[in-house]
Amino acid sequence: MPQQFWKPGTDKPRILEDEEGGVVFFAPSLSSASSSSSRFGYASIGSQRQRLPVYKYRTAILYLVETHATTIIVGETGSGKTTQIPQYLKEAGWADGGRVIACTQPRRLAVQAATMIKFLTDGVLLREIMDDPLLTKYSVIMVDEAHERSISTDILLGLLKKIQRRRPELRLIISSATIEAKSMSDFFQTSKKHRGPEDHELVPRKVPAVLSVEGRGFNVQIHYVVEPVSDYVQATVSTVLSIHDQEPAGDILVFLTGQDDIDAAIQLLAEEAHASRKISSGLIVLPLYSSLPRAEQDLVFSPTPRGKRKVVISTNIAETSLTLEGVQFYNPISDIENLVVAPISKASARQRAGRAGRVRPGKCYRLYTEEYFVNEMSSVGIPEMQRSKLVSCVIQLKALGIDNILGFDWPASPPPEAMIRALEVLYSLGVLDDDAKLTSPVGFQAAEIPLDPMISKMILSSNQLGCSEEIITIAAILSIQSIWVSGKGVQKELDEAKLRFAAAEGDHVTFLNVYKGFLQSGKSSQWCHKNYMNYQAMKKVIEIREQLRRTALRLGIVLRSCEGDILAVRKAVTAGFFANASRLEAFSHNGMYKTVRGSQEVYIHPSSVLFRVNPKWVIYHSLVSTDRQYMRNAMTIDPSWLTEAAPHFFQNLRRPDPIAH
DNA sequence: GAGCACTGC
Repeated sequence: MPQQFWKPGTDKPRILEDEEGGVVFFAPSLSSASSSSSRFGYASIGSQRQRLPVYKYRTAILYLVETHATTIIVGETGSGKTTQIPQYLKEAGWADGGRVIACTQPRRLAVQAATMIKFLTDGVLLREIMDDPLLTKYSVIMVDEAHERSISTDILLGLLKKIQRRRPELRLIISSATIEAKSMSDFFQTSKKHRGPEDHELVPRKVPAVLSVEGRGFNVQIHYVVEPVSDYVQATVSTVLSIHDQEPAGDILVFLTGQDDIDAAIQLLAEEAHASRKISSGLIVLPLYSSLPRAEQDLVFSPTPRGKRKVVISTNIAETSLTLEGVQFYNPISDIENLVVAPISKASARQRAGRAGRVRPGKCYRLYTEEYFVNEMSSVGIPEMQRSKLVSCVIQLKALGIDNILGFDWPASPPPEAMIRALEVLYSLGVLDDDAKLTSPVGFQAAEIPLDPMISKMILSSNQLGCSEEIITIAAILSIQSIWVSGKGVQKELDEAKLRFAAAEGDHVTFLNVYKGFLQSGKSSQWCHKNYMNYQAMKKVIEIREQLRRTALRLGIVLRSCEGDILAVRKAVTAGFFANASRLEAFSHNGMYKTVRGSQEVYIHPSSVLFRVNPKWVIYHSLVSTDRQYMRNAMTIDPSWLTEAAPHFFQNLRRPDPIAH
């Protein structure tokens, strides 16, 4: 048994047992916090740590972790739980004897490592399960931000529940927002079989404990509009101006759907502020979205000069990915799903409101009615598992030896159709065999590559075709958002820059030209600037490429350049993406294509070098749905390559007839 | 003539 923090005979923290399902709540009291610090000799630890809200729950957390297999910590961000709880566990002995405490996050984080405490992403821990199925080196695993419900988090939760049955000494801490706590608790509570001896004093209780930890957040006053607004960009601008006119100092954070709305709002704000001279000065308006160049993004972090008010108009990037300390007012609208504007969830609205109360009390202006919030908005967002492609998820579970994927104990079951679709894709790629088992070697190799299986297949095929260096470059570029700077204002220049690199074969080959140019420039940021390329993105490409190179070497792929034999490159791309083929409709005047697989109406995306070129046959990397279905990143092919790459796949389709044109 | 955000040995 691990060395224990709480011992019988010492004071128990004040715990209130809940009658329903044994969920435990803790009533915080300052006296218990101060006594615990002196009792265990941590009084000398910097008072900064003690000032964090989570500090007064230290004893309770350690007690619950010791006595429960799973502890669910409920609390909004800002409590200090991410950095502090692993420290408390370490101090209490959970990292003794060579054991390690893990803390996972859905995204990469700033805090990277501490002795015997490992901060990592959910995805990386999943990969570790492949080598060490029971995660034996860990004594405690804390899954942070579990309420975000990314696919990786959900798989991880399902697997951890399984691992726990085999390792009763393993402790889990699930950190979640209030709204998800009940479902997390239910998930870990139901154990279909293997009910251990509950009463044995050395065995932790199976029923999860739920501990509510207050954040450092200040009160945020919520305002709703009385009547629904018809033009939310206009309403946004009016609200910002009236806040500026009537409220005391404090910055404003506005959430809008995307770059278009943000640019429109900024322009309108400038016009209206100018028109009313009284308030034309004093506003610093800044956009914020991911494709914005880094230097411009960083502007939002610069301190607001005295007498000024900063207005940050953002996408949902400001909801989870970064924190703006000075924000006091905020204004939420809508989120995007499948790039269609849709209402956000209540949970998301709360998260956004919380952004206004980080350093002092704030106000939140919701540009929808309270009635709409209460009755129309769903309480939580749909977990990614239930709305996304599952190919990567399926291949990972297969690699972990979990064959009955539909029967897996998920926190949220994925839709069976999506699962079946994923199985079909993997089968057609030759990653799964007739029995839905990973094939050897392709399936096992593809599972080792941390990318979409179609990309993995492309990389594996490049080995035989002798163009692995080129394909790895393409894979790296396809896995980032965009290598170009974001348009608007420089559209013409951007288009011209693209033409300098454009290849008749399409975007994939264009990427190779760009990468070559970047290398020849000595990876110069000035060169990027001159060519309307995003330097940060190119640096990221180099990084990912290096990682893929190492993976490829480990898989025994010979790194070789095809020295300009573009045919080999195109065939390798086809080997991975044959299922994404489409054909230009005969006599189409508007560039309409039909997909080979589903006869779906699609168009080449305007960002593609093949836009308006409209070659007869293309394969695309992905489809994006806005007003039309657009093919992003398209490449010309010879249709005979399709049947060559995947004869069985095209045999079963109704008259794909690729040869006939 | 389009453009929400993440991640992955």
